[in-house]
Amino acid sequence: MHPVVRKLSIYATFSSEEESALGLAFTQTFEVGPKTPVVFQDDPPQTTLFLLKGFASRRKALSDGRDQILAFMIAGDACDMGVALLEKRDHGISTLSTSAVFARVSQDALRHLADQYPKIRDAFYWATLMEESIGREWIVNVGQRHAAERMAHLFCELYHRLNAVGLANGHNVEFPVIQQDLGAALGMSTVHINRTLQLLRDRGLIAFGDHRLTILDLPGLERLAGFDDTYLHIRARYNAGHAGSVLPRPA
Amino acid sequence: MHPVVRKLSIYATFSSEEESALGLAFTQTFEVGPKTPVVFQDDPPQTTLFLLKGFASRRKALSDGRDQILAFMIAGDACDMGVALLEKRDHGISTLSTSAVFARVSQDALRHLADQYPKIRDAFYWATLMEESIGREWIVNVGQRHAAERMAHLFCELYHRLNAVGLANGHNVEFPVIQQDLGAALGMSTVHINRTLQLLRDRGLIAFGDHRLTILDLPGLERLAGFDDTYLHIRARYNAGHAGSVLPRPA
DNA sequence: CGCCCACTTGATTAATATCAAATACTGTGG
DNA sequence: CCACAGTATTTGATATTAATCAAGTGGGCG
Repeated sequence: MHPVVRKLSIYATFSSEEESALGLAFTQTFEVGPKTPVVFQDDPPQTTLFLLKGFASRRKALSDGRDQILAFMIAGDACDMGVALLEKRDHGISTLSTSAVFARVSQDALRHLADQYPKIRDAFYWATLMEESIGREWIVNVGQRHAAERMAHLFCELYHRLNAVGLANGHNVEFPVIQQDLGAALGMSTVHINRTLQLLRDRGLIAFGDHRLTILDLPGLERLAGFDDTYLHIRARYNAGHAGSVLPRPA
Repeated sequence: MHPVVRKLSIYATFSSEEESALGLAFTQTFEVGPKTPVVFQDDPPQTTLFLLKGFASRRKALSDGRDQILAFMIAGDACDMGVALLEKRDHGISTLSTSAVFARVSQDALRHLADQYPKIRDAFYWATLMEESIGREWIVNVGQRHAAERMAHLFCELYHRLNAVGLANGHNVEFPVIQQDLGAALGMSTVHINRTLQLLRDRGLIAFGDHRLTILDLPGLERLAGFDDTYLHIRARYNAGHAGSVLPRPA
């Protein structure tokens, strides 16, 4: 199944017509090497990127070199839904330590999809809501949780997200993130990341390395993190009688 | 001018017809006392709240009592645009130490507004993009900046947002936030908030207290915070030939 | 007056950053 | 296949930041 369909299927069940319409929209693809910023400046703002394969990070750099990862993106995620309305990008997107494949979709194609298939429109909207919700949880994470909880929480999130789109191989997931990236995501120094990783490993909760993450004790990890998957809205499901988007759409 | 119109006018200039249509939508109002959670459970999900007067906070509590403020809302802000599509709320909204006035708007009224006035639809969408952008900056704030920078950055943000909707009285703004709230917003203990406040005061950057914040040295505060107002998108402006929302809308 | 709440202060402790160096690991050219 | 360069990881020692604990001040108000 196409990664975008698989992702949106968390929310809604699509007809084969809808599925193929979605699949057709994501034909113009390109690959980006490891640790490479995905450049936007040249792109017309009428274009939106979707990540089809691999991983990417949304990030914001401060002028003095510090930088913060704002989100990890996995296959099926949209990269910049919405930014087109704003005149200036306020953050960037880069691949992690492996290469990734993106699709470029024109504004027109998206609009066409949404006009023809309200369910798809709602699914896109659901996806942005989910992303916002994850962002809120990240604020809680860096604001309130200490090192081990924070890292455990990130791992739980990633595992559940990947699992929801069928990218978890048992409790083992691809996760091409180096310790420096973890630091940038969790707001911790690399040294402290290293020591916290050891703590989680010593407790038999995870194995991490070689671009992979293995959850050895999911309940234990979730307990440590205080993890509650409500915010991922993975169980939200479209149904015919649903109230629909708040951002109003035509009847 | 109606607070919602004033807020959306940052983005677009409205005709008097559009203005009155907006004004008419926000007639069902109610007041909420200080430090009160704005209860949603009873509300049908077809309803959306707008903050018309005063301040509010979006917040998420952990089971052990820690809680994190995710955003401050000011007059004109929408409270839960979008949450209706999800089956479960993942956070709450409360007033701060003063009371606030909200308007309840039905899903139908919003849809009607947007159908009839595409500019209003885009403006709503712009507002949610702005909110997301602010959320991203909060992640950077708690993740990367240390105490004084972090607090200074929050004050800069609030000042610019309030100023943009005409709620800054010179460099003096209403800000009914007690030190405990600052701690919950910035992820710091109350004691440390107190000491950091003293530092900013001693440097002659701000005055804070009695539900008000005065910026005594804006350039100095912005320099300390490393503040760059791009992310507020306060200068984004609608114009006829604009590409429009990425979330597709009817032609 | 006396209580509650916010704020303030001081002392101590805990968490995390920083600095510096050593040890793996990876891919490359010879 | 090896040597090497460049990264990534690990470790130890120390410094700094912020949390915690505990106690006091001060104002508003029944």
